[in-house]
Amino acid sequence: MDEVAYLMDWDLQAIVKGCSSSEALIDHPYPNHDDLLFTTTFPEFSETTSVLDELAELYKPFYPLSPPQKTIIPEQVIKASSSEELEVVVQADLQNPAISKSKRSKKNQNKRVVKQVTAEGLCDTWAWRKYGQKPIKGSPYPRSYYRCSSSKGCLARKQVERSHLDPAVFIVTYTAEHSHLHPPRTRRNKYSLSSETTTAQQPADQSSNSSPTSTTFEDQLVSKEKEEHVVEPVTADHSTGLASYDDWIPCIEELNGLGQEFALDAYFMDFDHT
DNA sequence: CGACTTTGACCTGCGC
DNA sequence: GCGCAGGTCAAAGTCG
Repeated sequence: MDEVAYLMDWDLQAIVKGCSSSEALIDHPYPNHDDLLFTTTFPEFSETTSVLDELAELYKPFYPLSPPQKTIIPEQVIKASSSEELEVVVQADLQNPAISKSKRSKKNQNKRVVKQVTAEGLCDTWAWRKYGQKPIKGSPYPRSYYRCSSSKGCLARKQVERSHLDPAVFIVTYTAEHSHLHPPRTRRNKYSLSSETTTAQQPADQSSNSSPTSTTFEDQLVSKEKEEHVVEPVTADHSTGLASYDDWIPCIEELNGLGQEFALDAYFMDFDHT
């Protein structure tokens, strides 16, 4: 079971890595940018209703009583800025007496932002360092844990988990906020794009047989990444520490410099390693 | 050599 | 109190 999940260890990391330095769609844990880029690019990801359900399941503990019944909770904001990306801001429910202690998850003391994104949505310009990975019960995909490596004191964390309902969708949970402005990219980050984009996530059940996405998903990602390479820079809000246009320029240059071939080569190299 | 990933072990909270 | 599951630590290995 879990062994199967580990068979695709590489996939989550790969995607997150691949994007962390350039495709800053999510540059800040609490952005409000439009995500039109991918609605046009990946119309197939319009089926987020099932994922919505999944998110609802994931965050049942945060609901006061029962599953979402169209009731807006003050501490909770659900944004569906597009058909592909969903953002759920979960504030600590510490002041809400309706929620018993047992209803609170262990570590929801901090504000959490849950985003549901496609592979591209995993990209952001913060420097993330992976510090753990765990198989999650009930999900064939492991969850990866990242912390901000841009600043030593930064408490920002990020969890990346693939939706088991829609393998093309990733559930990214941001915890805490960055204690610094937009990070200077590290050496590793600078080059990570190619390596990140080199690997694609596969469903855990790939090991034995044909899951719906096992054979084609990497191809999809590769093609997506090709598209990413021509994606236009996203303007950002300096006041919130989001990526600035200037930040984008070198990213694109790197993209051009590294080229798609490299990404593809590395992709297949990684694939061979597995 | 520094930054990063990997991964088993450990810690902690929760349910029974 | 015990066991499970999620989250984190840290040593070892990798990469540029």
